[in-house]
Amino acid sequence: MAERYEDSYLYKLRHSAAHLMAQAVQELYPGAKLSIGPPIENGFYYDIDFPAPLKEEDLAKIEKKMKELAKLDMRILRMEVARDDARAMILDETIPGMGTAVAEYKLQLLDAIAEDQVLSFYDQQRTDREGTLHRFIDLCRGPHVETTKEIKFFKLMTIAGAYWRGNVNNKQLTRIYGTAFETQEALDAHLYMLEEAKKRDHRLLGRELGLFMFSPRVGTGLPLWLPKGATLRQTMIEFLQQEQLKRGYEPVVTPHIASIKLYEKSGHIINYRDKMFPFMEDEEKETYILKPMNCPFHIEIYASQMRSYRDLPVRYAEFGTVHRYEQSGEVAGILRCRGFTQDDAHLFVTPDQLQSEFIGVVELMKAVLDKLGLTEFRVRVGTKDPLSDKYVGHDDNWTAATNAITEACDSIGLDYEISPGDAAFYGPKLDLIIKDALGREWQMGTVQVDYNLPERFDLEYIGDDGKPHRPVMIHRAPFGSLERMIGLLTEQYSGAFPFWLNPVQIAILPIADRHIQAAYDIAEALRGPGFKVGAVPADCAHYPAAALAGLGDLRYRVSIDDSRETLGKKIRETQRMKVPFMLIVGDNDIEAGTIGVRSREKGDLGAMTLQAFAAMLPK
RNA sequence: GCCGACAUAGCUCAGUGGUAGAGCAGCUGUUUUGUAAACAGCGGGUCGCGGGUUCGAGUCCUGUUGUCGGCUCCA
Repeated sequence: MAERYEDSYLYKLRHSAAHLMAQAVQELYPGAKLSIGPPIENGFYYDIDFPAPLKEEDLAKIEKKMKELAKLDMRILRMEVARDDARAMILDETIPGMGTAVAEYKLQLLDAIAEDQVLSFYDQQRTDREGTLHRFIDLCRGPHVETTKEIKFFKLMTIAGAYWRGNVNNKQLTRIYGTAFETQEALDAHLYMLEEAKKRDHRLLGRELGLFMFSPRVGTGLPLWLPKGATLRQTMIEFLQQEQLKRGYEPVVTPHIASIKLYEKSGHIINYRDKMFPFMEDEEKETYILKPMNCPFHIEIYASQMRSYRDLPVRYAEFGTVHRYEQSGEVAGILRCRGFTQDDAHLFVTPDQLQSEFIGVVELMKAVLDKLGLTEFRVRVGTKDPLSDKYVGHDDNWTAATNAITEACDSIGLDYEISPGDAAFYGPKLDLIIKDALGREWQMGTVQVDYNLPERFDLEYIGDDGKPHRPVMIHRAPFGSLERMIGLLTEQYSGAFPFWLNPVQIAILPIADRHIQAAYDIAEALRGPGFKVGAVPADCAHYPAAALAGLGDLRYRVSIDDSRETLGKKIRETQRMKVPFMLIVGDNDIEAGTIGVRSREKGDLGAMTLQAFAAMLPK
């Protein structure tokens, strides 16, 4: 069994590197107040309250100081102390880096440690050749490496603001991120990996592959979808629509704006206002809202007529475009934008149907993940934070909804973790979390159980007892949003989308101008009528009709490279665009009724007939 | 929104106070090509935007917008 990272030498090394950095900071910036400095997945950080703002160029200076200190070969000693002694030590003016002036955060940390916990400090010190004492003591659980001499291969990465204890209302401290490794090779490999990850960034690939763009004239976080990106979207939409039709969903379409009355009723105005675009007013002073969610519209449709228990479950699906005014610092390409399209649906079910419908939704999500080839994800069940008042609805409903989710997961054997505070304001939810190229986690698909909106809108169905009952709602989006899912898929595949999804599936490469007509003949056979035909030179031979026979009605997405370039150049460009298959057409092929096939992954596959090629294409 | 960084041609970047450059892309011409970049020529920039310092600003200062890395928040 693999050693846990938390138990590894590397973890200790990084923790000690964080201490070493703190010591360097203390010596360089007297008055800097330390707070916390843990190891993290790929390194470490330390949050520090600096007396003056820190610039990124200061990192080199701190790094240099760290190297000097490391060489002093300070032994790192653990000492366990009583609470009163700990307080005294933190306030001890005679110890470098301690004393009342800089004790603010350490005292708070001390107070937060439970009474029965052992309190420990780590102490490292040495007097250098000039007779100067270098000493650093930090309240810390440990463990650490034995001596600072072990800390050799490290790098300070970046500087960031971080709120004390993660609370926006607290002071923002300066966080320095760094990383450390056991060898120079491992450090170099890590830095190289980061460079490689940047090449998979969906923003870079999105531009190179012509999927989407942004324009400052359009606005922050508002993507423009280019033909290839839009084609990719439509392919995904068509796939999911088919899956949903099989499962009894019905399409609905709703507007982009609505009267504020709708959102007052839903609770969004109170609970979601800071995420909404500025309101609009018409001449009669009616206020309109640009919709941040689709649910209230679907609720109105449900409520528009009497519902019998025999009509339920009702499943309304819409690829609904919503707009949310994300803070400027948090928009990130199409992974986090201000206008995006959810693959949304709302299920109105009887309490008895909740469990099976929930399971049905989770199974749909699994089918979607499978089709998209996504295997690395975790499942989070977001529940109510008992300390927060941002939620609507009764506790009884919250408990019932949360139980429905966990029981459904248990019954189909889905591993999940509970995450208090990650619920929607109207109910608990199950989220799929996936990492991007840079290792950041994103919430993708989601399923949410909701007793509260049906209550707010007084939704009903007539039961078999002839009396009105309250339905339960399930909000669900298997992709989450098209934008985020496409951004993530772009990074997962480095832009080399699987055949069924790639906006261009087959590129036809005529070798010389006189082969262009044959290329169009082949394109039409593979793609069907309607292909946009460019200029064709005179005296251009057709592809032999016999070689096109028997292909059937094919509907592949095909492009032709009729540029006046060499074949090598065309191949290079097509490969760069990550097209799964290239068909090369020249004199030999027109003569023999073949095509030269080249695959994105396997290279040159040699000459074959179109029929043979069509037979080898993925389903 | 907050902390930090960046912004020069369509793209990637060079240019450390003294006449704005390269490669790729584009256009034109020649070449008509068999599995990852043919050759030559040409065009292209209010150096993100506004103020300031200076004899002189892409370069220094300042404000602002956009983007990037974090924090907080989320699909």
